[in-house]
Amino acid sequence: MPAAILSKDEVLDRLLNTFRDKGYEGASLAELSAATGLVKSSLYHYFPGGKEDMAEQVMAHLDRQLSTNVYQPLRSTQPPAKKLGALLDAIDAFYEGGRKGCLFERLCASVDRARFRRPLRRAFTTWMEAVEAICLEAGLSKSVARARAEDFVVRIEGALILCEGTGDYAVFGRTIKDLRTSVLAPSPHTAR
Amino acid sequence: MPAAILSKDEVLDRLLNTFRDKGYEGASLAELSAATGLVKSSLYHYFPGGKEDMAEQVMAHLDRQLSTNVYQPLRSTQPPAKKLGALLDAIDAFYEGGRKGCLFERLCASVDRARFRRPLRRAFTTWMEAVEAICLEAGLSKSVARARAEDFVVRIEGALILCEGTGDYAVFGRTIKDLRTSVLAPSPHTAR
DNA sequence: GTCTATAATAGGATAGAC
DNA sequence: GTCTATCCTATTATAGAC
Repeated sequence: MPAAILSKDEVLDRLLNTFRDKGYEGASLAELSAATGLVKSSLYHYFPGGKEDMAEQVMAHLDRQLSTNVYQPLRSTQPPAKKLGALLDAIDAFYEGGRKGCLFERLCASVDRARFRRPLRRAFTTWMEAVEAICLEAGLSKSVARARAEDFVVRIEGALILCEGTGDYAVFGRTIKDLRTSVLAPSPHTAR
Repeated sequence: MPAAILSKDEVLDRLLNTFRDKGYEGASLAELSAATGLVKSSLYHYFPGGKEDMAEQVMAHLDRQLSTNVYQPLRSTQPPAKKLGALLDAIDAFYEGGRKGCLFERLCASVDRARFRRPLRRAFTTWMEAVEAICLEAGLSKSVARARAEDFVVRIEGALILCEGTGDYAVFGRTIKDLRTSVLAPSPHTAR
């Protein structure tokens, strides 16, 4: 098989997809190799530390992608409601309506979760800070904004679990839909 | 090593703990063996189908435990608010305030999730039906009760993920606390 | 930077004695 | 029902040619 020559970013994209699909321990080097079109020893060229190294670099890669494509655009001067909508759209697209898994969740659930704690913490914090900032812009108090941001991430992650377990992907859609209106609602607010 | 002789239920408890801690692919037969004090071939006596069989029987075991200790007591004549409180207490205890993982989540995240779909669906459905029943008793409409029940499970699962990923177990406590008041609130309701 | 080849180990699973 | 011993394959990882 004449190996396609991929850029590092493309390799990282393929690895990201494989980890999201199979999980950390579930993704074998054979599968990661097949996904990238690189034989195992070629993978070790990019990732001398093996699978752990791959996971770490993939997290950093995703962090860069999210920063550029999702978080930076939220620094615009649009009204908070528009930003929230854009964020939820991006999330819905990234998880394909609940059909694709979350890298962070896979690593949280892995045996080696302690090794990934620092970047995981960073990833979740960045995510929550983005939501919190929108809430603050919308005039919510600091404490409410924090609580809403945490709940936001909690619900996205939880919805993804339920989708995978039950095969009922509508759960994700309902969660997204609810977040669209509940996140920026005045506090105390009306819901459901 | 003079093997301790455990009852089947005790064996299932140990396996449950190991799967919750390590995940499905993360739990090797060697670890499952160590956790039960049974050598591999003894495990195959109880579980001819190997690891998959173990996971299935452990799910059935947990289903029985939950049915007896959690769901049946909810069929009492206590007021719904009391039942909700009892359910949340049981959940908080079972997950040790976010420090212990969820078997269902581990299996949802496993490569073989499709194999476990039926029992997973059943487990989540049973859980949601219990919450829904409480909501209905409290006078909420069918549609609101359903939505609240789904959101309940979504948030518990999501909170567990965040706890594991960040090491910040307070997330679980905050989620439980919020659910105590929000689940049975009249619709449209006041929150945060 | 990609490959072939190979090593070393861990993983799941089975046979058969007691 | 539990054990010892063994098997086979998959998995991770490395050496070294091109």
